[in-house]
Amino acid sequence: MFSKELLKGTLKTIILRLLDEQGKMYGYEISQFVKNMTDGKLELTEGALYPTLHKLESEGLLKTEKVFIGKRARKYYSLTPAGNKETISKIKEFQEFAAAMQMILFPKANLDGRIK
Amino acid sequence: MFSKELLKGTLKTIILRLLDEQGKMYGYEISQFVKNMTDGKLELTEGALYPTLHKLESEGLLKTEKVFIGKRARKYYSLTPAGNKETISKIKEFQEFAAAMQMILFPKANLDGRIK
DNA sequence: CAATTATACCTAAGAGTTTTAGGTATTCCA
DNA sequence: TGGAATACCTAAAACTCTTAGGTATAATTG
Repeated sequence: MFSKELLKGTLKTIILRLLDEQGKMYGYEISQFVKNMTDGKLELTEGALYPTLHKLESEGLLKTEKVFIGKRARKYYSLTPAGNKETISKIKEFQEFAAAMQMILFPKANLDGRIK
Repeated sequence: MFSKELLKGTLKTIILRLLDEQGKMYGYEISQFVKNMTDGKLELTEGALYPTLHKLESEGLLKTEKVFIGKRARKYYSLTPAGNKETISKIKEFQEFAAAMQMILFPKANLDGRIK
């Protein structure tokens, strides 16, 4: 797995986008989903994930719903209308960032029309 | 300009790649270069840039050469052989990261073959 | 069936990177 | 001549994430 430094700043974007796609998810599910989807290349640590979920909720971007599976609680998160808006803006932001990085890292590719 | 959160972790990669491309550059030049190349979307703050240059030098990835323009000093940085290696690895790392992010943010694009 | 693994939540201290907010000095230009 | 641009630098604070715990239930496996 590559250095996690790069992950910084993308956690919120990832969470918002996944909830946008999947409708609702719980914390543990999100962490497993990302791990599986990227073949273990990208792992969200719980120490970062849970506090971020709480923060997004307190900011009004997420709402929660508690579900019990037997005696074990799951906390499902889903987007609020404000969360929907924020998702769009975060994704756009990431796209612009990625484009800027490509411009810096591969300047020639942007001149002669080569893809990648 | 977009939030700088995303920039975290990419500073070293940017510096190494620019020196790889341009041969040698000085700190102020790097900051202006990035700003111009990205139409101001991406700005490296000096408070982050200079300490990072010093760190890369102390790690043996960069070497310096002082040049005086009149009485004003410029400190040119360039890659050492170790810096060359590190550049390759950092770029690869970023590419993998960007690919993983695309997979998460745009899963359908990766299934039906659409580009972007 | 006891022990390990997986599920599922959480927090606090510390590490690491960047921003903010300064500082110094030279050169150019209006 | 005074402000903007050039060119370097640092220290404190802010912010995000990792590390390293903690609790508890359910499933698996030897």
